[in-house]
Amino acid sequence: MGEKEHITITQIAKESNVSISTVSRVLNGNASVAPEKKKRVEEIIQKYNFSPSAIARGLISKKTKTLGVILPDITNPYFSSMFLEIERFALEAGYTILLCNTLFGGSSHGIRNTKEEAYYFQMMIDKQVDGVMIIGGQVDLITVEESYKQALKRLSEQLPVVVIGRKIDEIDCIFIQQENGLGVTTAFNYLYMLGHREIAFVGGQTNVTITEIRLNAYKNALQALGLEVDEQLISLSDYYLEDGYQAMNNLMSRKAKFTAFLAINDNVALGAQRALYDQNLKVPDDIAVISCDQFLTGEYQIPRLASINHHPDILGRWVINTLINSIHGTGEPIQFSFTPELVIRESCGSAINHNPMRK
Amino acid sequence: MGEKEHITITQIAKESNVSISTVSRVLNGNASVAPEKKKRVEEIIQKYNFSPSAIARGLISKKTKTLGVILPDITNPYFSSMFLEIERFALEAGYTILLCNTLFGGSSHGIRNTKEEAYYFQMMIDKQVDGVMIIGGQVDLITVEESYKQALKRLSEQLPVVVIGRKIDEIDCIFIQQENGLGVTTAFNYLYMLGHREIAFVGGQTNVTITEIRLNAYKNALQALGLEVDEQLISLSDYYLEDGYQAMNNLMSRKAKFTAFLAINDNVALGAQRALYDQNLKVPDDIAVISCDQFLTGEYQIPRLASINHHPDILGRWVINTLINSIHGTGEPIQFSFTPELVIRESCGSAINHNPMRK
DNA sequence: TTGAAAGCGCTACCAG
DNA sequence: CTGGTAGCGCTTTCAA
Repeated sequence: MGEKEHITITQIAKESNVSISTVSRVLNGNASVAPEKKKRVEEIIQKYNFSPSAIARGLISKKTKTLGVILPDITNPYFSSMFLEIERFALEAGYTILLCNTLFGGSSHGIRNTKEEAYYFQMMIDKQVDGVMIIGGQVDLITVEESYKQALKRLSEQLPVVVIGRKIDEIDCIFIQQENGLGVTTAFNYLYMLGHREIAFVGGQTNVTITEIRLNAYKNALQALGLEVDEQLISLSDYYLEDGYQAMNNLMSRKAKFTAFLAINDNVALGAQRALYDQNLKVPDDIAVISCDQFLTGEYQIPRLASINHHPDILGRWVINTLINSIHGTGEPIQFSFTPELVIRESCGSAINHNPMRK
Repeated sequence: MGEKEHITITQIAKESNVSISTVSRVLNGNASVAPEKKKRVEEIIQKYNFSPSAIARGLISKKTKTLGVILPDITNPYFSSMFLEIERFALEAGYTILLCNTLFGGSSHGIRNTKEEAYYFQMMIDKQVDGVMIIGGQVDLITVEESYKQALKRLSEQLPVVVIGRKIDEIDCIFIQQENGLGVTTAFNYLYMLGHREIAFVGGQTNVTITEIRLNAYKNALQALGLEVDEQLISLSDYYLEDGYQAMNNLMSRKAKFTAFLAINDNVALGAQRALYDQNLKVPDDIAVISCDQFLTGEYQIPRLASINHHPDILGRWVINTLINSIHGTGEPIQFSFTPELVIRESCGSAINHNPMRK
């Protein structure tokens, strides 16, 4: 299996009767080389299908043309669609991506992270990537461990780092905050406009920035409309299907009264809807739902799932561009801001007439 | 951003008052070093948080402790769950993963591959990964372009390569065939047992191995039961949600008669179901469905989606283990075989009584 | 047990 | 325009 010896520049030089330097020149095409020599060398290169070792180059240039992405779980559609964009743009700029799943907080697979995130940080340093993108994980917690901060600090002292997550002071990374609660506000108001007054909030882990931001937006929206915050209508859990299922069951077991709910994301919405259905409650006729974070399948669910599109693909593009700019030392990081888009679909029902029992 | 100079072994040596060699020895812990020297060096290493350059090491050892994964599209749950397992096991064995999405055949995002797969192969060679896993892509086509074969051949001459896909002769990779049609046969027979006689087949691209294998299994199952193959009941397309939607619409527009269908995977099942629903046909009461390739959400769909679990995670584990063994020259590749598991859920309905109109 | 030195494959600088 | 040479950070002989 592949034990053929690796061709090197030296052998190309020998066979072409030129010096190593000359081969290097035609390889890089920056300095001028006599046409016929150039041609000869190129032929030999062709013949052996030679391609210079990125390792050796990296040793000199200190550039590996490789970027690291560290995220919790690529099976999560939010991350995978972001990743896809990241990789596309990286490729365009000539970079390859080293991907690490930390499985941080990964309740979905029953498997847990065996390594600290710091382990992955070190890995990136060792492999000498040109920059790192950190997408969620512990950085998204409200309270971050000191050891994590230290590790992140160390990483950012060695390499350009872009983080999607909460800003941590005194660490020299570029932080991109992906969420401002605006989407939730919009969704809430839409449900309100349809006539809903008892609106629950379902899913999301406590102590996670994104949960807290969305939850706050929900509470603020209530208060802005002069409604009370009813803790009975809030059922947190986590971000996956089973979490939505469970959270909704909890909500129901409290005998809480509600005619609609916001779900932290599509997974949770789906799971929660399933729990409702198992109790013979139908969406949207009995209960309406809008998901706060759209995945890819909403358009084809039954009922079609209303949601907020946070454009993870655009965010991905933003992240990779920011990182590459930062590597090239081009320009200042610009604050990312975009408008989450409310996508109205069947699951939020229409006003009143769907369900005459609603007041 | 991160412009701190990189500590090298030389500086550690200097500051510890020992030679580079000695530092190298304590780093690798293989040769013996005087205890007090060792301690001193270790302290300095600690102090600077020094970690040796994987690049420089790679240049000598010819090992990068990095593996490549080339797959079409990580947003596809089948690939992402496989990838997750691959990465977990790679990590355990000390490897990092370079991930490339070729977007081969990627109808889902409206974006197409801008690079040939051969481009990614070359990338892997340049980056000197220790081995490559190729998961689907052009290798899954019935007819593979000559240029692709050449590229794959070249790759496999340089590195250990494990391919999940159809065996191509005279190429020195390890090929793992993931599909034998057994799952489809089982699913078909189950539908038959429930009383269905007009069973359609929906989704999957023609010219793709997996489609053909499943389609053949379907046809064989029909014939084994003495039923005719009715081409009107076969509606191929692709593997995504919109493809299922479209394929089902095509099927219906033909006025084809059927009481159940097999979908090439969960995406297609979902899309097709949505198309049925849009015509006021309900699953499973009007039409039953089993998906031939389970994703992660089936348990929470409405109705819960019956499917065949092909255990992509186990396959992933298999692939990575095979590759690592091959790198270490340990043992022969073993033929992978496992039993796809029929997961019976609501969408296939129960026998007869659900729908009395069925004969 | 230790240090000096060669060299991995390549780039970059220098002199010619 | 070209070849020789130093050296990137590390491992690995080889002597001492």
